[in-house]
Amino acid sequence: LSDRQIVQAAQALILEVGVEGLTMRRLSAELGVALGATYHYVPTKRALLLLLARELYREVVVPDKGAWDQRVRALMINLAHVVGRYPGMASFMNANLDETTPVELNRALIAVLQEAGFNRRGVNAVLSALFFYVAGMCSGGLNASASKDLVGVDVNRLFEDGLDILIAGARASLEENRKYTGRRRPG
Amino acid sequence: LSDRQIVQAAQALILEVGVEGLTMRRLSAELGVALGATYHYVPTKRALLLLLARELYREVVVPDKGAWDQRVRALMINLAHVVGRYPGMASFMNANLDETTPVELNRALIAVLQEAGFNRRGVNAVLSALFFYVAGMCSGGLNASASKDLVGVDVNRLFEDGLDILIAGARASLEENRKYTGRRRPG
DNA sequence: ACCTGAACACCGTTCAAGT
DNA sequence: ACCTGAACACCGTTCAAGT
Repeated sequence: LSDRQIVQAAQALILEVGVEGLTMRRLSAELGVALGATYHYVPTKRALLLLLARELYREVVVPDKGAWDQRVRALMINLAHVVGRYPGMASFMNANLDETTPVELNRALIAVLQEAGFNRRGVNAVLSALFFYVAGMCSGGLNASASKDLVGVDVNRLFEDGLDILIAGARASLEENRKYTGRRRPG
Repeated sequence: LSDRQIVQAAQALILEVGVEGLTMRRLSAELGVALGATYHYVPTKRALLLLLARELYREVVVPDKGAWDQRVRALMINLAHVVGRYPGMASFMNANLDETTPVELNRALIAVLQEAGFNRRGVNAVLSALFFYVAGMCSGGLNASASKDLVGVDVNRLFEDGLDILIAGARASLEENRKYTGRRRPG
């Protein structure tokens, strides 16, 4: 029994029954081991989920070519697909943002946005808008059968449309809004 | 013992200990009643939370004056404040979007966006972007002590900045993106 | 060190029994 | 009809006891 086995079994279990259905007992059963054994490797269920989250983020591809908006777009779509595969994971990550922030992805995006011309305030605003949008979409939207007002809508297209609007906003702010670019003037 | 009493007690409890800490037993204790009595009025904990969510949405003020972007902005900020008061509520609503969609607010926003010139695809895109952004922000961001990269940031300003960028994107799409406005051309 | 399995303190939900 | 409280089937977590 090893850390890697536990992570793998937990991932398989989440794919089957979601984070909601993942249970320390079920996980132990899946591993063919007593409950206490699992706790010998993982201090807590929460810690296990945090570990899985970090593992997931490492799967996300960070593009290094193309214009800043295309890079941002590609990264967020990839992120959504990676996280969206595991039902309930986005909800968990969203509710535990403090310990779940993808430091590496963040750094990469910050660099791209700074290079594009955003100041610190702009970077923070665009970043939070992007992450919260993707998090929200993954938690509730991408797997939902779609609400009544959205019947017959392709959820994937909807996701990309929203993302495009968000990025268009970033582009527009870069051109016309001093608050988010260059230096702020006093007063 | 009445429905209203239960809703009120549940709200008070959530303000104190969050949705996570809201328990059918604690709720019954707060009401000074046995566990079974609560279940006589509320079929399930989930149903109770759905009821609370609908109750919350009724508090949101729908502005009826001003430009479309200002109206959208005001409504979403108001929504965030109403929902953000109750810790864990946004997470629940986000994870249960199907039964939790604020039909009235949706209708109001759809009308505003249509009047502004968006077609159905555009309305859906803007709407989902707005709701998911606000949901994400309420679930994870507004109450969080802020992540490492965002230290010293005013969360309220961050929220409004992101919202402004999103709305700027909607404005830009309205002017320059055929996909979201007017009629689509074939091919 | 690694593993077992009983035990503890909780849950949500149900239900016979009382008034 | 309204309410009680025990009971059921689960949780996460702990821990003495075994090897």
